[in-house]
Amino acid sequence: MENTAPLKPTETELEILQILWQHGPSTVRFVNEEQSKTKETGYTTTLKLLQIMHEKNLVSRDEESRSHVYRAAVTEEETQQHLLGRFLDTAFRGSAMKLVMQALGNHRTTPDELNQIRHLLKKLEDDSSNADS
Amino acid sequence: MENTAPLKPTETELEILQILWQHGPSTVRFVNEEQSKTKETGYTTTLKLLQIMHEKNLVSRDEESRSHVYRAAVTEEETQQHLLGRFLDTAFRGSAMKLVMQALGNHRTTPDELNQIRHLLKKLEDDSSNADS
DNA sequence: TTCTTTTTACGAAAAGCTTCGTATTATTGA
DNA sequence: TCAATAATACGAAGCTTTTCGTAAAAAGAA
Repeated sequence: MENTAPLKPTETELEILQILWQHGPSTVRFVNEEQSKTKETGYTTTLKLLQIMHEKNLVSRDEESRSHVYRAAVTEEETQQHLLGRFLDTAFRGSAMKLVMQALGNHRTTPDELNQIRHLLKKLEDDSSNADS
Repeated sequence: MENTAPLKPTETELEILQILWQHGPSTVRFVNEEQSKTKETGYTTTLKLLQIMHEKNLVSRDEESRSHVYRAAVTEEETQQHLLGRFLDTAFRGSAMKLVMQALGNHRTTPDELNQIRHLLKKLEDDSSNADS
């Protein structure tokens, strides 16, 4: 076996994963068009990236039809979780608190979202009160 | 003028900034020793990095004494804020909510910290109720 | 079939980041 | 003064990531 994905996508790889997560399995053509919406990108550039990501097991592909169809091989959540961990360490020296405070303080959050967070807080509190059960 | 810092430190530059933020103005020697605690690093490697960072205006330096003393030219908060913004976009497609939820959900947070966040939430709520004043 | 278009494969250039070797300059102390 | 030590400056090698050119294969249209 040499199967497990590295789960440490580069910036550009992440952009592509976002497209796949958002739109589901896609052809190179489609991914390239999406990419080009934000930044002029050559077709073979996108192709190459997807091929590399395939080698790394970040995506899988269906070669049935002529135009291969690529799909994310890692989930958005697990990737975010992993990136978040790294980011927390490098940028916030591990303090989830500081990160949360800054994120809440400096980015528009709707009242509804604040409520969701409030619920989560309550849940966390409940969990911790009957900790080692 | 061509003065303003780029504020987009690389991974290694960020490590060095962390050391400067944590310990204040430091010599190359000191920074190198700190760095070496986590990862064997050549002296000239650290030196070169600091010189590059100086050119980029990420750090300033005092050349009075023989051993130059470097100090961070950007604050920890503004840098974190900037990095957070980027990270939010690339990893969480802009949803501060999702990021906060994941950060709270997956990293041990003490009851006291939860309280602090609760206070912040209350403050945010108050602010939004008398919005455009 | 034959020409055109679309796609994949692949190698290598381009760009950015990190590391290191070497030269030079300054400092110290015997 | 002179050797040994410690610092800076600088270029370039080594890596990783990204971009692109070109060739070959496949599909479709005339």
